[in-house]
Amino acid sequence: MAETGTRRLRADAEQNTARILTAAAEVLAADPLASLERIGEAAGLTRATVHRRFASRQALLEALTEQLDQRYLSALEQSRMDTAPPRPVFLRLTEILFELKVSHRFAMELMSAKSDCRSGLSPRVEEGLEQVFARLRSAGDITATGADWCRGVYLAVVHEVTQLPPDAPDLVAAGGSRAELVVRTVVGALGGTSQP
Amino acid sequence: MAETGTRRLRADAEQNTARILTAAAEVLAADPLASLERIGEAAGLTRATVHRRFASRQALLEALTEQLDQRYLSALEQSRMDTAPPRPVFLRLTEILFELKVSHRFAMELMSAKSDCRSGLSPRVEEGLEQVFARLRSAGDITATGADWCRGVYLAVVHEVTQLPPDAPDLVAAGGSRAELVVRTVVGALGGTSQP
DNA sequence: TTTAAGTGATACACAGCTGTTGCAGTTAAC
DNA sequence: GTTAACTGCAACAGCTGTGTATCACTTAAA
Repeated sequence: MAETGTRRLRADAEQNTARILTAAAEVLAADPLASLERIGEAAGLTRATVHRRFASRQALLEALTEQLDQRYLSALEQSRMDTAPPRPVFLRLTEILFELKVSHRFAMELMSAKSDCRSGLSPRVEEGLEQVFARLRSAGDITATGADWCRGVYLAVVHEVTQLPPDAPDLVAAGGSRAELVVRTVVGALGGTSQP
Repeated sequence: MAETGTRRLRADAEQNTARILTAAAEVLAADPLASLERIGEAAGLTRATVHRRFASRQALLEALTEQLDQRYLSALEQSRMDTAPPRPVFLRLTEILFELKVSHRFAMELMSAKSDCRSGLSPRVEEGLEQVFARLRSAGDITATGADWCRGVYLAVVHEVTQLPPDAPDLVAAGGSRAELVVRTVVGALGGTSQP
């Protein structure tokens, strides 16, 4: 949403918008209230440049959530929900999320006020997640029925697992795989058995 | 921590500090960045008065967390961990938390930066929680071993359940008891069975 | 190589929150 | 009933972050 009406951006400018988005994701994940100054610094640019690429802080946040949304969607597509059995799909989806190093929490915290849907995710992503849980339920992996509830528990567990140090005993017990720990925990939490 | 070195406060002043703390808990739960102006307004007082009772925003937050800590501790004591079997203890503890209408999340978010322990809770409360989970583990209710992991999942689930509307299907399925849903979910998440 | 686009640096206005002070009016405490 | 404490109101200074504008310099693009 940076600039889509006027002319084409110069190559370096476009590269800088990407830099800013990357830096913003990183910095805001650590501190959701970080100033544009710090974000620009992390991107190796000046605050003025940040303002040139994004009209306002608001605009930057929107672009960031849009990018996040795209990644969620791509993860949902890559996990091939329609063909594979649900639990491996769920695991694969979670693995992709961790590979993308997506830190969602800052979005949840800040976007909830102005976003129309309360999760901070786009309706399409919510819908995709809902399908995953619906398939898990059909397969008997979980018993929980509420879409909001399933999604909320899932995101919360992802967040907790992200906080975990690499040598945490429960993480080691899951073979060192954060995604595996997430799946076990969420499936258990939502009324299934933690054994596959 | 309001004023403990000088003289005794006048009755109305002391009452106002309590009002401020109550209002702060309520307002900050909804918006962790709310200004002292709004907090004072919610307490029916002026911002100046807020500053008279608490030297700084920092001091107010500290007093608030201390109060929160006291309530956690009292809940831990009331749940009689030593005598009763662990799962009812866990349920009772959670019930007390909900009765107290404690909204912990804002503390987690804001205190983590300056607090020495990463959970934002005092060491004594952390220790008490750890004991609860240790007893649950001994009784075979859960299999998870990490104290941080158990506590993190517990607080996250409590937060999620708090967000749930009263008519959420999964809440109804738990008999309408938020505490019951928390216990089922946490026990399941941490490697136990959701059936008592 | 020429040109237009982009950046860095700097300065400025503006808004919101914090913390402090002074004063007049009210209220608890003795 | 008197006194000391407390509050409301208002004003002030200070800080931080945002958003805008200008100018000289650098760089991609034709």
